[in-house]
Amino acid sequence: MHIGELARRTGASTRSLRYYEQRGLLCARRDPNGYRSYDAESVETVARIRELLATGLNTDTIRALLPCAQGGPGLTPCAFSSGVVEQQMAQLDAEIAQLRERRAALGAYAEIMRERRVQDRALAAMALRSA
Amino acid sequence: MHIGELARRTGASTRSLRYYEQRGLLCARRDPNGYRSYDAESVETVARIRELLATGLNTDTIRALLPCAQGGPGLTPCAFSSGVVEQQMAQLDAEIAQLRERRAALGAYAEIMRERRVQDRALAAMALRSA
DNA sequence: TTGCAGCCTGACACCGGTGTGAAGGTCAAG
DNA sequence: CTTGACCTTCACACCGGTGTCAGGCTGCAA
Repeated sequence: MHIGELARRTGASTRSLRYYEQRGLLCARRDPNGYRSYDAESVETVARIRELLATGLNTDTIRALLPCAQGGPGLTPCAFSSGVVEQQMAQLDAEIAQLRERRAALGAYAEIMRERRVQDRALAAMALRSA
Repeated sequence: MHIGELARRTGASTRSLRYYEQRGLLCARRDPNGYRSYDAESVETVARIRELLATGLNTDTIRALLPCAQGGPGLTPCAFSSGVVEQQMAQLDAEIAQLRERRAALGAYAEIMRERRVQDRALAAMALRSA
């Protein structure tokens, strides 16, 4: 299977597939003409790479994780990889907390603006009455 | 006040202050020698810019928001700016939801790995016993 | 006059996955 | 042989606030 077909089967662009190879996530044999040649398992591997990318892991982390996560639905586990995953989960928790803080800070701004608007309306009404 | 002193007073780097100016968030008069010259209000303005940056707003949004948010502790509100803020809050909500999804997906991976590990241990124990 | 601190502009680097384009080789079908 | 699809590598662009460096001007003090 050449790169175009793998792209079609996985939904990844050829650009992405070459990038995965460059980052050491995916390997390909080469035909005598230099074309990349993939076996059927590669479809599975790419699917797994993209799952992990979608969770926010970067390619470095996935490279460490992939030897354990490969092998289709039966993940071969190792203590190291689960540590990586749990570390990433902790980081996601931290990011979520940070976003919540930002949201709260913005909420305070919105609240202040709402109050000001009410006060302004009241002031405007008073001005009208006194005029 | 020159840029160095403003930097000292606000905690922003001179690089950042020049960047804020370049993005239209902060304006400075120029001394005859070309040096930027700031008035006392700029300290307040920079503080406000950095508050908003810290909430995750980008400089484009802040530029739209700043004319309303300026003026010290009394924010001058306008319907437009509150719309911007609420839009940003909605986006933060969406990002939080997305991070939660990622976390859940990773959690599923971690769970699979934990189960496999238990099974592996059981298999190893059986192998030991039969040997 | 020398030295140093402070200012100026302009530009590259970062991160990280992907889009895009150039310039060129390969191969099968007409 | 030509056409067109498909492949190769190399490289720039994106986002966005900031660090940092280069090369040069200003201004104050010794």
